Amino acid sequence: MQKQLPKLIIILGPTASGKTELGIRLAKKFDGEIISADSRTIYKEMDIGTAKPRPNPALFEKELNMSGRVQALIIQGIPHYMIDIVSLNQEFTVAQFKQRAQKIISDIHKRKKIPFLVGGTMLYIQTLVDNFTIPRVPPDTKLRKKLESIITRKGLEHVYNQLITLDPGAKDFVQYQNPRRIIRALEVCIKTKKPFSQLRKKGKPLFNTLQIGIYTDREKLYKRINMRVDSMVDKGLIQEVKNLYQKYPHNRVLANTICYQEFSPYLSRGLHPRNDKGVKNDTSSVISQTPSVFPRGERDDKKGEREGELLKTIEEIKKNTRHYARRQTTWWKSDKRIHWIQNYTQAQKLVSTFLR
RNA sequence: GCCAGGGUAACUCACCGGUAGAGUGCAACGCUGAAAACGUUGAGGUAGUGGGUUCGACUCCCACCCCUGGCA
Repeated sequence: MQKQLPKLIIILGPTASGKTELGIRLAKKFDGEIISADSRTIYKEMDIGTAKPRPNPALFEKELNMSGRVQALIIQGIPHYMIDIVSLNQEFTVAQFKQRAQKIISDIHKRKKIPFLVGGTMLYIQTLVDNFTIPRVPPDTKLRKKLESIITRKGLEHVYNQLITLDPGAKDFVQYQNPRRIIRALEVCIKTKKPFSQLRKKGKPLFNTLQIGIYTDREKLYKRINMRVDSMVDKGLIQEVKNLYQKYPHNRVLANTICYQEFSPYLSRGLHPRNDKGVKNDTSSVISQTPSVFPRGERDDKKGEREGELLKTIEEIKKNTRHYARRQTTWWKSDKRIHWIQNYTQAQKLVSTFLR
């Protein structure tokens, strides 16, 4: 009975593989609208470093409101959802993503358009494809901190054993060395008084999905990644990063996002030339006093030194992006449902047969 | 040419008379309210070359080759 389910087309692929472009092209061709599945372009403030698609002001594109509630960006004439929806100081989770995306998709269906889910955040995509029934336990910061402190006092093993006592089934998917997974699993067990392993289920499929993966060989992809990072710097990445550290000191998302996290030591070192050990925690307050990335009037040797630092930081970004791309590939490798394509024509054929 | 230091895994280096380690890199893998997050695993070296001492040398000695710095 799969055929009676509403259709959802998914465009996925490693970072810098050309998802955005392909998505827009297909959406134009098939009268579609785009839902972004990207855990970082969700945030309003991060633009350059996330390679976020932007409306073109020259074309007078702008935001529009759908049914008074759901917001979309119009980019090249195509509505894009789930971009710029929260601010860096707000919390956002997979569960929220799933809920909102489902609503948007059904709204698109109502208007007889084709929804295209485009993105690279593996969990966000899979949660919709496999209809994960995520246990209804929102993150409890207090509890998490408490568990963290128990870990530092009594060791990981202690907490892990506690989890296995409450939920022996957790052994199958929680590694004993992984504090974050242990904490989450315990959180669910404690709050629901049920084993996490039994709540963590897949529901019946919500959609009839076509998953299209963009295949790029590793070497080419790495080249593209390197080039894209360089072009981000040209577009003003450093200024963007600096502004954000100023506005949101000690922000968790910034500290965990490629292109932003790597600058922390670089920026703090800038103000304390005598202190080689960039103190990560002090970055924010320090940066607020930094007039610019390359203050004028610095002696040439010092300036050269800082340029060296910058180059190192950029290399670090490229490296982390490559690793990320690799993890993405690993995640999707075993999923036989994904159709891997190498060009637009192949994708277009897949879509038209699917929609027939 | 002379003096000094050095040549060990792809890179940076550690060890040192009993046939080699680390970090980084590279590769593989896991994941259900932080996921660009958070974790796990693996493959790589006939120790510059040749000789000597020794039961035994990457480790000590000699020669040669190469690199770095200083002096000419």
